[in-house]
Amino acid sequence: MEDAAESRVGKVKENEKGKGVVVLVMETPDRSKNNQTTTSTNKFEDSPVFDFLNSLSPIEPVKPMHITQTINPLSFASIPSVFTSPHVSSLKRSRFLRRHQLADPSKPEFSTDGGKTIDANELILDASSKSDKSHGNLNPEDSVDEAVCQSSYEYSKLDVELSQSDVYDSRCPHSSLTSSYYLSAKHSTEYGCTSSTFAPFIQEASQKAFYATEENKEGVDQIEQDKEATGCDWESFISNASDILIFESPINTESCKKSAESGESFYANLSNNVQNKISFSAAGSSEQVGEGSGSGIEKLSNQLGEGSELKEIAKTHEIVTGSSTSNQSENMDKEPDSGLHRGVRRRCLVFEMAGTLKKHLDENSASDSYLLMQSDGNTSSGNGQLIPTKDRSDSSKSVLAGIGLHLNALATTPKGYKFVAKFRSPAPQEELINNSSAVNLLERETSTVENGFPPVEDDSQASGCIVNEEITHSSPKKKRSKLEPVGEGEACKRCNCKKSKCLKLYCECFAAGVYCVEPCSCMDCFNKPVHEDTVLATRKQIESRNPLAFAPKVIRSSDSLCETQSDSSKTPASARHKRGCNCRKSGCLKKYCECYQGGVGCSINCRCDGCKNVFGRKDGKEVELEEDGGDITEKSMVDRNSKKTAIQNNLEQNPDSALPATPLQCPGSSVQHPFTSKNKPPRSFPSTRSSFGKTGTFVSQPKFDKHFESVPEDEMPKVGQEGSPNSGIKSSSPNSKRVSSYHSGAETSPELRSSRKLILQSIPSFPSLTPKD
DNA sequence: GAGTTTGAAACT
DNA sequence: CAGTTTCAAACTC
Repeated sequence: MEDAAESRVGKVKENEKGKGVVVLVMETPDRSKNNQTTTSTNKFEDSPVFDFLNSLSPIEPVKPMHITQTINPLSFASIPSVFTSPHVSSLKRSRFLRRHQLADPSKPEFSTDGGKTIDANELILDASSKSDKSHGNLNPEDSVDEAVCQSSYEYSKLDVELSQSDVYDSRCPHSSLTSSYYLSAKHSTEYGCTSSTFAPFIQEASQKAFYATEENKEGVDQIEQDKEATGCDWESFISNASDILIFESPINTESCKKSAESGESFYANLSNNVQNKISFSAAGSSEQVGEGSGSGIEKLSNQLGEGSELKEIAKTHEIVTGSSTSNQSENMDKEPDSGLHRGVRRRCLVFEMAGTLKKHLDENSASDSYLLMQSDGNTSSGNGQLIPTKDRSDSSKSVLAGIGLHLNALATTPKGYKFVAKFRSPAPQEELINNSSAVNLLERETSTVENGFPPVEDDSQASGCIVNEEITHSSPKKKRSKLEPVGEGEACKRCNCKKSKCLKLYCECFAAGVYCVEPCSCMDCFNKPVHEDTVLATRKQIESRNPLAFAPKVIRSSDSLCETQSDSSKTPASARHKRGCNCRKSGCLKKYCECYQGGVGCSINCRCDGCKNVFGRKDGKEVELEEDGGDITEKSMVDRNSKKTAIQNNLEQNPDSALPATPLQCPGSSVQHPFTSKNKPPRSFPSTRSSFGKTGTFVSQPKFDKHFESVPEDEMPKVGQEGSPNSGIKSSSPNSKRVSSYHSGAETSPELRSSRKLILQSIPSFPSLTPKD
């Protein structure tokens, strides 16, 4: 361990300039808060490097501004921003997944991976905030070429391995996160792994760190404890990971390492900044690093040949910084490799692209989007997912569609992620992809809100849609996934619209922020990429009427956050339908009832008659359904019983749907309900597994199912919770409809307060978090 | 698969 | 804001 640490330091020194970045990441400023970082950092502190860093830039607390900018609601036309948070969570997970994406050169910067995406956002922020301090921090000089090459090469492999990362999870849940964090910061650089590769880890790590700091004040301590408890040493884990990377990377030269470091550090910084989790503080320094890295990256990219992901990164960076170069985009086009990765990314890319492009690069975006599309290649066309990507030309336009998806995705991702860990063997990538896509989307969303595609309710949706295709490629599962209906939906809800042209909320696809795809049986459908403009315009229109129109219908309150971990015991009961239902005949016991469908209890917002919602009656008692837990009021008890019954019924009807297993639990995630967003249990699930969905495009569902089945409540990602956009919603909703009032008022408070926080929290759900036992 | 029921969305 | 209409999903047969 120590040796490794030293070596790290040594490297850092070597890289002093750009490398500093890495250090920064690790070091995060706020020691008081982040014990973790602090502890880990201590080693470094003594090192000259540390001093160097300090000298570089004044360490200032990172301002929320960054985040704000990125996610800033203001930027978003409507509430969506609020919702983004949940996505974020998804992002975390996605990061792991991202690796694949990274691999794809085709993807344009952001689109590529969640990690990158995030990075891009961050970059943007940084760029804006910083003046230009050190472009040259990174030393492009260092055999960038090699680094680049490696990076590209590695990525492909990394993807695979990363997918395997599940292993980590299995080993030590918490530790994995932390470990990843460290890796990203420290090891990654040393090993010379590409920044992109680590980015995901870094992000997650940062997230974890965040959690640790925020929730677990004892961050580091916990980690160590975890280590002990699980017997897993995160450091070792890291080292292992690094090893893997090393293996993978055929070319490990120091030079490469250096270059890689710069890149990595860059990403790391970004991720950190974005999330804020790590209170970096030294915004300036980090920024500098970022810039430096970016510049370095660009150079590298130039040097590099085609297919290097670095290029992509560089692009993103440029875009952010505004130094964009058309050339890069061109290069991107050339990039041939990693067909697989591309496939995976596709959708995500599109979304991301759209988002990022819109905001940051119009120019580049065109090219980028183009690339993305290509990457998707075949699939893209069919899938259609979400976002209308316009093409290159209008990347900006295309944009956002994805947002809705993102949101949805977020919710799902976590689950998916987990699932992967458990099941991973077969098609880890797929899941990863899903997650990543979701994450990316989220990230993008925050930034892109404009698009208008608001977050989707279902987690499933987003993730599902996006992912599917890829999945299919990768493994049999994929196939299944495709076949399967998508379960969730996000991907495709398989609407049957006949008169609405799929441009109204009646259309589930449209409502979910996704494009209609093959599986859909709609007529005269305008909800397709081809009609992107129309779709976006319509969305705006609808949003103007009701900003929350595309927001998740089910909101989770802060409580739900259970997540954080350990407390699985608490169950979130707080999830509620944002507007409440108006059921009169169904007794809120059928899917006609949105509350029921969402797996949440009715609330005061509901105007239902004869409410018998098993998840909680509007009358009262909130019933915290939580099965787990705890306190159950009389009512709740009653509900429970009824609930069980209901669940059973559902099962009968929809055997496939796992709902029953965890109906309440996390109905939440923002969205997730037992039934999956739409779950259409009957529809999707059943078919999902066995046969397949028409389109085959979406995969996500299956995963979910599994997730539900396999994952215990505790484990369930709480992501959804964070989703609770409600809070935001409430305030925002101009219509003043009942919308989220309910929740927001009562439960939300904490979450709402800081979107950031929410996001972070949500993210965590990683498998790792849950101790394996 | 067709028809009915239901409640959200949209409209007035 | 309330009432009505439209719409498509959910459900039933």
